[in-house]
Amino acid sequence: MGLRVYNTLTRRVEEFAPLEAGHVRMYVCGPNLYGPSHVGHALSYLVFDVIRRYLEYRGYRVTHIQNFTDIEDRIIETARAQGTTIEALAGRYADRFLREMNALNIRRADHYPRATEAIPQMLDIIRALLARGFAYAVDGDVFFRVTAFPAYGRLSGRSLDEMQAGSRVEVDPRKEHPMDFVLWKAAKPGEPSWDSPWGRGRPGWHIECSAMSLAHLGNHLDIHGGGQDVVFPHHENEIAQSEAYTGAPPFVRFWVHNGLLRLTEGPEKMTRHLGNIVTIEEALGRYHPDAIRVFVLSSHYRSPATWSDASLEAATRGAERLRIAAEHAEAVLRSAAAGKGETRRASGLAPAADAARAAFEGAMDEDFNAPRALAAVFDLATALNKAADSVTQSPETAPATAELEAGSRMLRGLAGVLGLTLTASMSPAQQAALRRLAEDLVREQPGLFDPAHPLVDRLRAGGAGNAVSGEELVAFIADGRMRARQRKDWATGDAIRSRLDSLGILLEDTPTGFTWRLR
RNA sequence: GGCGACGUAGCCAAGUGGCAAGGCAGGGGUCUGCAAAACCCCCAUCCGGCGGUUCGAAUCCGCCCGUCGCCUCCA
Repeated sequence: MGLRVYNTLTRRVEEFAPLEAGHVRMYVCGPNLYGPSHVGHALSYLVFDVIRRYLEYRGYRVTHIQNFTDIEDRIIETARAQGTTIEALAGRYADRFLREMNALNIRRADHYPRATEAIPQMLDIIRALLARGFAYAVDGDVFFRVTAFPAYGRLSGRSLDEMQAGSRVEVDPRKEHPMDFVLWKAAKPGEPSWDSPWGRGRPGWHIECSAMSLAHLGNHLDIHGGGQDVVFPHHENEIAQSEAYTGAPPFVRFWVHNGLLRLTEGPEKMTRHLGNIVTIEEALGRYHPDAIRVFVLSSHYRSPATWSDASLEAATRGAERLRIAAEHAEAVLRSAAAGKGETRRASGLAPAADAARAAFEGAMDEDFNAPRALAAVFDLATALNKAADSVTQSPETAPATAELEAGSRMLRGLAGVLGLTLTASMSPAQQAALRRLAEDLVREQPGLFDPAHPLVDRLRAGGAGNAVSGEELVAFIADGRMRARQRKDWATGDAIRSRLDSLGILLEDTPTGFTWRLR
């Protein structure tokens, strides 16, 4: 059974196969660089990141192109309002965008072409469209003639007649048809502009994506993605321009659109225009990237989702559960107990891991059903926890070491296809606070620590600096705490645990010692 | 007004006509000095409402109620 993908163009789930065997050409609408991106954008990029990761998991080579819109009305307005240039403004937000993509563990596209670097290709397309009667020039503006393109409206499922009836904006009287759209805009005084056969001007709103996708991916893309809100007019216009230009339909074989995100407060979709946004920066300040991802993957990519603290907190707990399962199994593997598992009979973990992989692939094959795939990962986490527990608690059903290892690898592997890191890292602030705590403890309760430990003197002198890792510090402190607990000095032990907890470090006692993790 | 989605447990949410995944929260238990985590058990005779088709419907059809998207820049 192969991969099936919903195609907006046909409104059906279809068998997926790229035009060129083994190679998927994918273009995803990127950011307009006039301001910060919000979590609605993040949702879209996360969705296509997972699609890309799964395609690669299935063995496809993926060429992933994402555009940067760096010339557009609001960029001009914003740059003017801030007293800067469009280059500086767009550059600043492009850098920020890439940093945020990294933080969200979204893999880099192969290339991020910028609109202003594709002006020559745009001019080529516009010239060709004029020559073939698909466009007309008026006073330095160039319009696309929708009546010359019979398939216009097919993607969004509307006819030109319907669209005229519903038209709510005043129509430029120079247009032949109300739905004709601008390919090239004559320059206004003080605006950035480029030379063209029709005078100085700048590109219209839709031409950049046609120019850049055709330039980087050729005349036929396998997948073109974006939010459902850009189906019309943006993608409809892209089809018209591109196919009229190449004369070789289809421009795109699979149109893939994600559902939109809204905020709990006020039911409308999140959009920079309405101002009801949570920026990616704010989201990352509050939630772990894995939590944001679990939230996004918890509902199907074509359904609308609602951003709420309750949902994000639930996702945080879910992401933690997966991370703990992986870390727990790995801790057991590192401990002495696992070594004895070599010859034990099969525990049921291996079949559970196989079942999880099969369920995962079955789900993702069916139009990237990530919620179901995620459910398979959760089931595997449960099986893995059970197996890891049995190593110390009921050895008669414990898995062999190799089996436990394969199980935890499978968990990380499948989670990784969804882009989950299953890691938590200590922030520099946490690390500094941890060092202060260690210094305080060495001074307050020297008896807790082994005087021979190399850290003791350095901490007492306050000179441990940054050379000591957070992991070493936690191990050092936890070791001191263990000494107190061995003396049944529960009060001291609990106090240290609670001080670590307030730094976001959770100590957990186990029959064989302790484990710790970041909250 | 036109076109298109969606309404499933306290919350989020999957569900391809054949006895309702998963996560969070909650209750009980095991483990434990305590805590945490983990594990086990429980938690929708029911899928917005009313009809219809069918041996059988959350899944198909009709009507109604409600919510949202697009029709304008928008992931």
